[in-house]
This record gives sequence, C-alpha cells and structure tokens, in this order.
Amino acid sequence: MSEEKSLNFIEEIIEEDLKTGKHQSILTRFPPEPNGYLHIGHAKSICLNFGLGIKYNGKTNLRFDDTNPVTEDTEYVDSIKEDIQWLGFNWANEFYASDYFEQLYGFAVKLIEKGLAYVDDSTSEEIAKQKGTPTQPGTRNQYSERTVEENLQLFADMRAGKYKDGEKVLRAKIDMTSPNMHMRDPIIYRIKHAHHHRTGDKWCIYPMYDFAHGQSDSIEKITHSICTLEFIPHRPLYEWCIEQLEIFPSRQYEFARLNLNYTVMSKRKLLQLVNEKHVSGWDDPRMPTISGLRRRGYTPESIRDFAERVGVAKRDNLIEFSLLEFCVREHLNKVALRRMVVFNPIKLIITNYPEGQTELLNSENNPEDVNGGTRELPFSREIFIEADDFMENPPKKYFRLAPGQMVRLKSAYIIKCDEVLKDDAGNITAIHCSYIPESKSGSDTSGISVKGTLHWVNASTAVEVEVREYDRLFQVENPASEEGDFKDYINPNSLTVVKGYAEPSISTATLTDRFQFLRKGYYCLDKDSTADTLIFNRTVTLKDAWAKEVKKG
RNA sequence: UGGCCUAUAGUAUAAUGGUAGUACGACAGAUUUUGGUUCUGUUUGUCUUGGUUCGAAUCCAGGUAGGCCAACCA
Repeated sequence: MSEEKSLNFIEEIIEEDLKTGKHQSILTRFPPEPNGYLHIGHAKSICLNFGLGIKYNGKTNLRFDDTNPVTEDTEYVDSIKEDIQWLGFNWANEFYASDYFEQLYGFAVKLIEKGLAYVDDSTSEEIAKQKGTPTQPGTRNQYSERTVEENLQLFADMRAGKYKDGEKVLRAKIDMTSPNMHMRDPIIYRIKHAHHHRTGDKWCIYPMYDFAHGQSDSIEKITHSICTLEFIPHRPLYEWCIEQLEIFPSRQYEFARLNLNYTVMSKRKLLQLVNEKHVSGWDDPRMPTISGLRRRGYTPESIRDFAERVGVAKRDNLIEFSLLEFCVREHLNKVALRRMVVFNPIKLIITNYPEGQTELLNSENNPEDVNGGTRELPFSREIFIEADDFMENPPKKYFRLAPGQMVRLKSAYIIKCDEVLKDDAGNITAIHCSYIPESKSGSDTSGISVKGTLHWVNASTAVEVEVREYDRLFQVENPASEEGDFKDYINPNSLTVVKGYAEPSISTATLTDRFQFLRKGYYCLDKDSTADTLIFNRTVTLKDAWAKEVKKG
C-alpha cells in the first residue's frame, strides 16, 4: 500500500478533465525563449510539465518561443536542449514557434477579414498614449477605421518588405476601454528586418508573443498550457483569439514561479552578471542556472527532488537555499565516493612507527553502499592532519587531538599526542604522536575507544589539488527587491580558492565522479582541471554540528 | 485611486464544511571508526472584522497586506 500523496491544483484539474472525458489524454509543453540559459526556476517548470506528462501517461513537447529574432540564438537552443536532457526528460516533439509563421500569418489575415484587426501607422509613443492607463480608458485612432481591403493590402505590403521597422504594426481590434490592458487593441505583428536563427531572412514581420504563444499551443493541441502567474492577464486574449479563429481550445493554467533566496532568477539579470564579468559565464558554479548547478556538482536527481518538494501553488514564494542543499546532500550521501583531503595541513610524526616503512590500509568507498567497494591508502610515519583538528588548550567537549589525548585516524590506528614542536616564534611546526599497533582498523584488539576520528593523508604521497569553495552569490535574501542596483549586493567572497592535499587515489577522478571529502563536504572535478592540476568544486559542505557548538561559545 | 491574483509555523506546502498535518530549518537527546548519516523528541501557524452553519483554514461580504498588468520583450 503506497501512501496517497495530495495533488497540487493542476493535478486536480487534470484528473477531473480525464475523469469527465473532457480530454482522453493530456499534452503539455515547455516553451522557452532561446535568449538565455535555463535556471532552477525553469527546472521547476520542466519538472512540472514533463512530470505531468509522465504521471498521466501523456506527452510533452519542447517548443522554442522564437518570435523575436534580435535576442535569440542557436547557442541558447543547444544549451536548453542539453539541460532538459540532463535533467532526465525526453520531449515528444521538438517544435519552434517559427515553424508556424505561415499559419500565424494566415490567422492574422483571417482576423483582418473578420474586421477584427487593422494596420496602424502610429508610432509606439502614440500607441502607448492612446492606450490610456489602468484607470483611464484608451481611445481609437483613425487607422482603426481602415477597410478590410485596405488592411489586407497593407498587411501584405508589410510582409513584402515595403516598410521600415516601426513604420506600421498590425493590431487586433478588441476593446480600448477594457480594464485589462492586454485587450486594448494589442499589437499582434511588428516589422523587424532582422535575421532569424531558423527562418533566416524569409520574414521581415514577426508575430508578438501574445499572438504566437496561444495559437502555437492550439496548433499542437496542447491540453494544459502551464505558465507562470504574470501571464494571467494574457489569458483572456488567448481565449479571444481561439474563439475568433475557431481553433483548438487549449486552456492555460498559471502557477507561482520559483524564487530562491540569496540569488536572482531573471534571465535579464543573469545575463548582466555574465556580460559584466561578475561571474565566469552562464555555467559559473555560483549561478542558479542549470548548467551552473551541474558544474557545481548538483545531480539531476537532487534537482528533481527539490522541484517536487517546493510544490506547486499560486502564491508568491521565496524558497530557502537550505532546502536545495538538503536535497543535494541527501542524494550525494548515497552516491559520493569517500576520499580524504587535508586543506590546512599540520605535520604529524608517529615516533614509534618504523622509519621508511609504508603499509597499505583499506577504506570503504561509501559506508552507505555495501557494494561500494574499498580503496587502498598508504600510511607511514609522517602524515598530515587538519590544523583545526589539533588544539593545545582544548575547550570542553573537544574530542579531537590535544596533548595527552587519543583519537583514531580514519581507517588506520589510534594515536596519542605526546609532544608539540614549535619554532622560535611559538608556531606549531609538528606534532609527535605514538600509535597503538593493536588498534588497526578492522582488527582492533586494543579495547580502547575514542571519541574522535580524524581524516589524514600520508605526507610523502599526498597529491596537491586546487579547491574552489563557493558561498552565496548575494549578501541579501532577495536582491531583486532591494533599493538600487541588485549588483550592489553581490557577495565579494562568493569564491575562495584553496589548496588541498589529497590521498593518491584522487588522481583517477573523472568529471562524472562525485566525492565526499571526509568531514568536509561534497566535491566534483571541474572542467578547468589540467594534467598537472586537479581542480575541484565544492558542491556543498557537510553539516557541521561542531562549528555550531563553537559559534554558540 | 481600474482590473486581476494571492494570504495556514522562520520557509514552503497539505487538510476539498467535521481532530490543523508534512517537509526543510531551529532546538534537545540517542547511535556512530565522518561532530556526516540514521533514529527519537521539542518548538512555532489558519491576515482581520462580520455573516452563513450544529460545526468554517475552507463558503459569503467588508477591510488589510503582498504581487501582477499601461514593451513594436517573452
């Protein structure tokens, strides 16, 4: 018996539509404009649309909303497709709004013939002025009185390239007094002598989003057209077009877009961060883009889980980043290979371990995975431990290394701290310890139990690596709602590059591996790595109860 | 001051007129060869005022608060 999970409001609508027979099956779509990279907010929409298709045995199309040639590019098309596939979804069809340009042109002609559209010669300023305001109705101009024949000819001339950009537009003739501004004779076609990434120079007039989007849904027979809240006032216009054109009645449903704290979620702002070099690119690991999260080490599973957990509703939200972090930790804990890396080394000499001797110890790759296997770790007289893991005068409840105290070296031996070596300035240069030979991991007969276990690396075989540690990109929860320029709130310390000393097995790391550096966090290899230098991105730290304890004082 | 959308713990999200629940976070404890994981427990909530009803988070009305709409962008 599986537990019944409650439905979100869109699922309720779909189940009702299926039950009543309004639809036999469902068809959804994800409709990005190829003018930027996808971000985690799009991931929510992708998971919703494709997830619905899967859940209800329907299908989902990918349709590029490419009606504005000046901002769109195939680079974006490619990245969008890659991101959706990486998230684990397959589209039934790959479509483009530009596939429908001829049909959309026909729709416009039909409106003209019905006396429901006219060519307007006004400037954009004049049109804006005539539109009125939300509290004052708009007014029609003399162009709205043109005859059907005249409009037909003028529109054909627009298509034929007889006019320059901005000289004329085609407007739907609806209601200049509507309280809904979108119904005040909206522009449905404009002239743009621009090269389109797919149709080339075939067209010099392009449909507006409002005239392309709803009809594209209709052409594809999308049953449930899901979009974000800001498109609610557009819906009456889509429905007007569907009714006047007598085409398939797709129905639009709107949900609240995802907002994440300490970042921004608009393509315009993300583009600015890229263009002004505040980040290294769209896939900078600090970016909330899907490509950035991927490079950072997030997994598709964790992002899908996140999308599931944030839910779908109609109220504005600001999700805490800690939920995303929880999701990725939960997945990575199950799959990441454990490795030991010391970041801030201090030398530890095991005085009773024979000089020149090295032994190989075994350590599990992942304690959460019984089939994960083991790896070998060299161990000898001189090792490095984390400087943080030693204190000369430890506070209470500190169960790491301190003079006279014992700890276990992970997968190795229990050691006892005998002596602290210092230079003339009083800085600690090394720690002398003795080890307990009977305490070897896996065959411990010493009977000693210790509270602390430390990670370590063998000094002579340690591999030096570069590690990039990331912090939140912005210093405030919601940069978009702050006074002034959102870029004033960028966190200057969002990237810290440090050195690490890793166990030798790290040298076989590949781009698809996921690691947990013991007691530190989750990491993955970065594509900037070279044959000489391995570079790792810190995906997320481990939870750190001791750091909290210290903070409390 | 026109229209539309929304309002449940710190953050999200359920409860579909009948015991306000879940997750994340926070806090406390147990376990632990990762101060990780796992497990247990605690904490905090129906925007407001009326109305309908045996009974309202839910339905109705008025308020309040937040969001969206006046691009030849999507």
